Amino acid sequence: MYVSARSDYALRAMLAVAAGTTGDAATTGGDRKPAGADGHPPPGGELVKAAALAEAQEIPLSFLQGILVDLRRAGLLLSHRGTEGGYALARPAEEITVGDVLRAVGGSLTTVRGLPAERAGYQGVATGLRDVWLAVHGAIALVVDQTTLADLLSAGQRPTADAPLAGT
Amino acid sequence: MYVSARSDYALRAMLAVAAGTTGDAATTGGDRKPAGADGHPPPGGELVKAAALAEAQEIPLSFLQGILVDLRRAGLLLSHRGTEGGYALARPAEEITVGDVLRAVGGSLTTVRGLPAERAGYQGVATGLRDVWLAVHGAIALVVDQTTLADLLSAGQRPTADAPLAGT
DNA sequence: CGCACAACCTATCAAGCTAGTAGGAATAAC
DNA sequence: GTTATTCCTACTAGCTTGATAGGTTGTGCG
Repeated sequence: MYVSARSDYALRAMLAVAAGTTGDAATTGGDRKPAGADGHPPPGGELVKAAALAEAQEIPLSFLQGILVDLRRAGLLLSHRGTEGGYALARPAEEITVGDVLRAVGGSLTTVRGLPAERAGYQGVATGLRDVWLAVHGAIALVVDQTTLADLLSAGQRPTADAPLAGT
Repeated sequence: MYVSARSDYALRAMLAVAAGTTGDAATTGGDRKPAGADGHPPPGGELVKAAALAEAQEIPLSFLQGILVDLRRAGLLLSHRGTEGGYALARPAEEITVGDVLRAVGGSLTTVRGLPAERAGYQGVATGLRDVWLAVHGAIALVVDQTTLADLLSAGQRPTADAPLAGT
């Protein structure tokens, strides 16, 4: 039961993009974005630069760039190049779940020895193990597929009251 | 969400030890163990050799030996050297859970970037992530701490009917 | 057009897990 | 006591993941 650094970074980056900017800009108004008076606002919202994400969440910038490419190819992020470029959510934060992000960077949600949990191929006395992994997979999916980025953002503002705990 | 080969092998080895011998010896009676008429039966049951475990579950023998050392140090296995040596369960199969085995070889049950889920140290907009990992941890613990080796052995004989599914 | 900026891509390096090999230490049988 | 068998403990190669550096392509502005 191991969550890779890639998955953790991807979720933190997505949350930072959803929040807009540096990370604790909830109170500090500051300057928003120039947004060029030309007339092409980004479809998903405001554009956040990769360097800002790396600094806000303390993620190695070059490693983060590879993760952002995966998120864009999965259809979760929109990117824009150039001087005022950056990243924005492809969908509202209410419609992006934690499971979407995990699957975008990790392939399958749960893997056993590198393979998806469904195809394990046990034999002899270990036949029952497959059901255990499937049960674990279901329990994890129940949590991550029902938690959206918007949920996490609102939970972060409050003093951590209603954690989406399933059993204990 | 990644189950390492070490954890998978450890569970399969424990199941093979619990079953007694090669793996599908439920029907084939064959020769049991000589057990030397000297008068010291193994406390946990019958002794199974590491080579038999490796062949029955197709685990690299040398890699398996390192796993068996961990299981012995964790107090889950008893070992005996010599001509008729081998491994046996330190407790009945009904009192050993899947979680016990996973913790013996993997340290903590769930880790995020190598650290236990409890101490993650998020900041800014990612504060809510900690609750997600704790919820996942709880969901996994609910499954693996309530499934014993005896449950898996009896489930393997039946045609896979009552999987211990928690939610879906 | 030329310059600066930022996303994008490819190659390179370090670290941990997986896997295999060789030798030492303990136990039972002869 | 000798020998065979087995557990036990290093040490040594691939391989995947984490992390890094440099170069390329697209964009806005003067």
